[in-house]
Amino acid sequence: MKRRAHITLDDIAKKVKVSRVTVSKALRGHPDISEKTSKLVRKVANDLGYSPNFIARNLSARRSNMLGVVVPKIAHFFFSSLIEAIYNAAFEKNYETILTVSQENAEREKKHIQTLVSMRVDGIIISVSQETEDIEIFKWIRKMGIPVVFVDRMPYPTLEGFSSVQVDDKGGASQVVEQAVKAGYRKIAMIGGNPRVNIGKNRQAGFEESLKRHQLPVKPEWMVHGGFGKEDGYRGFKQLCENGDRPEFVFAITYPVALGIYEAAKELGLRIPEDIDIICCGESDMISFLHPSLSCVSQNPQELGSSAVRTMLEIIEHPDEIPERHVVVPTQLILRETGIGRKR
Amino acid sequence: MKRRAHITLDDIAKKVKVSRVTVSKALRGHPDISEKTSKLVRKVANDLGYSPNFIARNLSARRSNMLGVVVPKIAHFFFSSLIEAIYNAAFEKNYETILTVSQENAEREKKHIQTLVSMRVDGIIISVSQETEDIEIFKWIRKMGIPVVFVDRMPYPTLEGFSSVQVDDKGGASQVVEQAVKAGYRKIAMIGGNPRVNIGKNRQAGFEESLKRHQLPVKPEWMVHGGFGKEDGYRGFKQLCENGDRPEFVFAITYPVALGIYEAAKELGLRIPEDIDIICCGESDMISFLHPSLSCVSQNPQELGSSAVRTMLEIIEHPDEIPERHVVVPTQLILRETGIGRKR
DNA sequence: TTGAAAGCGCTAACAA
DNA sequence: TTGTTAGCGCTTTCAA
Repeated sequence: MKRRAHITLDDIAKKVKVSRVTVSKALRGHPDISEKTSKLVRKVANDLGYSPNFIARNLSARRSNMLGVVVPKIAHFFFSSLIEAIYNAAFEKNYETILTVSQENAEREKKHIQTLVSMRVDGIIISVSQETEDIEIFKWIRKMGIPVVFVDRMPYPTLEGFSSVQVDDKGGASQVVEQAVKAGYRKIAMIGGNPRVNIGKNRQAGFEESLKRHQLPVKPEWMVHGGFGKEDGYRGFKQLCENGDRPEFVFAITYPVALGIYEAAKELGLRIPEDIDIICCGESDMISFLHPSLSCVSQNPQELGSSAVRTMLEIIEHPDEIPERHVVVPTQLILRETGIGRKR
Repeated sequence: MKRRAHITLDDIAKKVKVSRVTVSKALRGHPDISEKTSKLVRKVANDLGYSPNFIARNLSARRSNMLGVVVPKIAHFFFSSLIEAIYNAAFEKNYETILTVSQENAEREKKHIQTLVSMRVDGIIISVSQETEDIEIFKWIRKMGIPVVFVDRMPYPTLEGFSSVQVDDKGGASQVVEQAVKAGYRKIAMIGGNPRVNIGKNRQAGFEESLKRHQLPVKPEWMVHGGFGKEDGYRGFKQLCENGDRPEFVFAITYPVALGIYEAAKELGLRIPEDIDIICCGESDMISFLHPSLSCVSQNPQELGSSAVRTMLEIIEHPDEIPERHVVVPTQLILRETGIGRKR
């Protein structure tokens, strides 16, 4: 005879000589049950090494207390900080976080979303991949009755009726240009990501608006598109330097892009900040150890993460009151050794 | 009347005019069902927007296809790489990964483990927190019939009967000392973490053995203990310098510890590598951007992660054949601008 | 090749 | 305060 691997409510019930329901209630602290019975039940449960079966509980209760999360990458300071913040905020509210990673791949992202829906998570927090174009999947999630909150990256064009928590990218980009102008530069370029993704689009918009405000040229050669990775920065900067007219200052759309620029500049024998100055979007634990230490616009991933969870829980708890919610988290310019102007 | 939120097998069955069982089998590609029925069922399921309920499936099948993971931190290159590798390996084998983060807190770690057991994951891969001392919880997991694989960090003294996938820390530390000796140093120190955790213990052992082999002094003042973080490196290095006799070379037990040393050295006006040379354990995407770029012993987190998953799946699939398994992944010395000796 | 019956472990509604 | 009844949605026998 095979012994059952796990202790169940029935095992406890038999021992205490009450019904399964009484045990269930006692263990969950339901006010129905008398102090005396409760105590006894808890004691026996403990002695038996009982571990509640969440699978069964979830099936019966039709809620999982799980939040699904989809991010494009993990090994990247911004995302790992964001994830950590989400985990902490969810943990505090007694939610389990189910993390999935799309690896910037739309196909995989879709598959992960389907899995999360199949797991019947109570909500999905998602930061879309660079590739994501198909919008149908998000509408499908909603049709399945699961709330969605986009964090940081969301598909463009904007989806009507979906909540979001975003960085004030436009404001951040403006801050960079303002600083560059203040530092005395007039030839200002941007190595930017994909303008189809919202962060690309917004940072570019803030960049261009600010330049215009200062009546500075918005040269198309100084507006390099690409991805958000180190290679993209490397390639973008080399491309920028191939044209004869090299800018004095470059705004890197992300921190990895800035790393790529550092690398390319080193190879080309250009000194930072003397030959080419730079500020980027995105903080990192390492950024102050660069040589020269890199100034940046911080995106506040902690605040983004906790805000995303807060928003999600409000939607879950008030399903018909709050149909849509948008939060914008402000950025902060952090000056180090770059972007502060040359000594002339 | 409240409409049911999700389509179920019954809904499909009704539409196709077969039984629920037939639908279940058809959808899972069971050979019982005829091609014709299968096709029809799949079509209807698709039209209806059916999403299988994993909760119900898991409850019934008594396996979850989920792997639980417990790590101490996320926002740290080693762990984020390790996690990414685990996710990728598990995804390939059709397993979902449930990640939890202990934040180096034993209490929280224990709670996460209980949650994972309650979720009835098929196995738990764990890298223990710095604080972890209580061994009972791991025995309990096993008693619950869930296999455990320790990755990188495991509790010390070693647990009998538990599988592990570890870095060859001792060999790595030896590599560092060998290199330091080769570079001409004889006054060699170590800023090391907690020797109660296996990585601390093993790296220290490799360090000391190597020194002895070269008949170099193992001075207790040159053997600073502490944690594994940046602050610990900072504090440790300052402490090291307070004594009159400053070493020529310091082995940093982790990459963050090295960062702390860089910071402290900068404050103290000491140049690296001229005044104090350094090599650390642990790679990072950023390490080559330090000034000077930091040599290190890489721990190969990708290989560690995929190896942990491989080991776990072998145990899951052969529950009685393989009681225990130990994998050691070799390290690799990567030389950059430090640890290569001074020009004299 | 198909389906009826039984059950996974738990909870909600309603009675007692 | 406690227990009975009836599922949650699925899978696994085993019989038709």
